[in-house]
Amino acid sequence: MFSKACEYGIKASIFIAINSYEGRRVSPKEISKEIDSPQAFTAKILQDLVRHNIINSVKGAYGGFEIDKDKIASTKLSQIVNAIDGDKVYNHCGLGLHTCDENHPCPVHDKFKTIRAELKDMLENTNLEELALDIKSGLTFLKI
Amino acid sequence: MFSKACEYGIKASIFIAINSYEGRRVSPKEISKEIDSPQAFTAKILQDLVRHNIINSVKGAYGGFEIDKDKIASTKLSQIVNAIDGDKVYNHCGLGLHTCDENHPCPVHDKFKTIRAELKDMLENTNLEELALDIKSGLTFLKI
DNA sequence: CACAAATAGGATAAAATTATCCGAAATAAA
DNA sequence: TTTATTTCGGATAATTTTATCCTATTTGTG
Ligand code: FES
Ligand code: FES
Repeated sequence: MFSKACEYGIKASIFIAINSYEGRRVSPKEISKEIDSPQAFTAKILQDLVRHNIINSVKGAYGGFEIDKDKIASTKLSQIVNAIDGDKVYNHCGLGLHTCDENHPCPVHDKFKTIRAELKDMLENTNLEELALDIKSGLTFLKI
Repeated sequence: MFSKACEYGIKASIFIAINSYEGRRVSPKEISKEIDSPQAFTAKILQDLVRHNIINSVKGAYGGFEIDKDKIASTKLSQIVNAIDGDKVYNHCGLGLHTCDENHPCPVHDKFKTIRAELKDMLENTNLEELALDIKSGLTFLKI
């Protein structure tokens, strides 16, 4: 469904959010340990998220990655997915036709678009805050 | 969502179904032309579908690929997807945890499983016959 | 039987994704 | 200002997916 890069990006963002609530910046090393991902690869993805203005980075001693506290609740899953995987999850034809077009539909278009729309809806209506809170309260997990 | 191989496999199966209704066998060359896919790669996928008993192949002169007419309506999309991409569409955790487990859920588990279940349901309740009929009546298309 | 027409299957190649490594640049503290 | 720490960014490598090519095998027909 999502690329590995996107999976790592989502999990990293959640972990950063949790720590930002406590005013703590985190490093790629901590993050990759906590979400069980390759460190250098994760660092690349973090750079990408910084460029897309989803997280902040602070260089130098006592630096690390963080998210503005008041931005956590308004950051949608869709923004992260879009930053890393682009818009293909939303727009790509299920059978790979060049464009998903209502006037030139592939055989699964009608059935597929419903599911794709629900996925889109889900991603656009899920924010980092709720995901972070569930982790904090031990309801959900970031690894294994 | 699906791999290229799976997309090709689905489109090829539909095209084979259409022709099987007319008692015509088709070659990888015809198929790849009709679904706009690389010929040799498509041939590999066809072999895979044969091994999974989804289509039949007949070697030698006047040979080609076909599907038993009375099997078309009972062949589900899920069988094709399962043959080529395996069961990951149904079982894989949205964030890549080793197993999708109700007792050890990832942050998006609850929201994700609903969508995944609908996808599964869609694939299990869509058969080759309906897809082939829509193509025949010009309602849907296999390429561009 | 010999030949032509097809699929089967192994060996490679190309491209995309995932992953690693290392030096440069920035920054805070001593 | 020097040093330690940390992100940034380019180069490279490994793996997986996608794609091609060539030969073997099967099978119907003359
Ligand atoms: S045309 Fe294929 S999903 Fe819309
Ligand atoms: S645990 Fe991630 S989707 Fe179920």
